[in-house]
Amino acid sequence: MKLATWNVNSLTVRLPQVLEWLQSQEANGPIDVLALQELKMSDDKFPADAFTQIGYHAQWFGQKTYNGVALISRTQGAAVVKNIPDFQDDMSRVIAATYGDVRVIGAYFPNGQAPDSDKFAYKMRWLDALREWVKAEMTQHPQLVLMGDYNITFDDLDVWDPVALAGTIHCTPQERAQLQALVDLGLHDSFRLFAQTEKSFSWWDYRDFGFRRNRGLRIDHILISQALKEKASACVIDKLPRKNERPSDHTPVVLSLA
DNA sequence: ATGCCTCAGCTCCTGAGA
Repeated sequence: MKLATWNVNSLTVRLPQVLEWLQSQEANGPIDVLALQELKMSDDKFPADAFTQIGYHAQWFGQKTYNGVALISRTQGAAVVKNIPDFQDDMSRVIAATYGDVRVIGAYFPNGQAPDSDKFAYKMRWLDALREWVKAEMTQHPQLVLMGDYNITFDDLDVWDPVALAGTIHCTPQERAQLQALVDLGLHDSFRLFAQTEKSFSWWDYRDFGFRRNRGLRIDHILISQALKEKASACVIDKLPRKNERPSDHTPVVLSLA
């Protein structure tokens, strides 16, 4: 089984790249579930037929202009949940579904903008609510994956210039404590279960040749429960889509399970 | 230096992203 996450920064612009990428993966084991973030489209604009035509099902939770998430899958998902239950939110950030006996949560975590902003306070509240919900989900689903654009780096290994970016958004102690609190529920950062090259990132700024200079951050993560950790065989960042014409600023992360 | 890209939208500028 293969799981992947990709913040596409507008599915309208990136749809051809997503379809091409999914088809390019077929040869070495197809992606079973792909979580997408930042669709930036309303539900009625979602291109469900395009995914059907390449053999995929989809569940989506869109929003005009901002946010929007989807799960693209080879089998139909069950028990679909949109956003965090009991957390009032006017932004479409979370979609969950069950495939076989694996619970998959795809999420677009708030950016937070700056540590002293209202958006940062919202990010903290949202993370509190997410953690409580995921904790409850884990009691129901031993095999659980929480993947998406976390907008948080684990540590300095995930930052191209940890000195210059110390304490800035995605790198604050408060955000990292929230990420650790998710880990403390019994989740594992699947990427670090395996040997990785130094300066592995999942996002690069469009500006100033960020990708060419490898000035990036690792902020897209696939966290897995203990039961799935025992099945994990590889986790890689696929940098190829970042080299496309009109790329997303994020690139896919892929987890392989036995 | 608050911009260097990119995207969406009450679109020829602005807000947001990270």
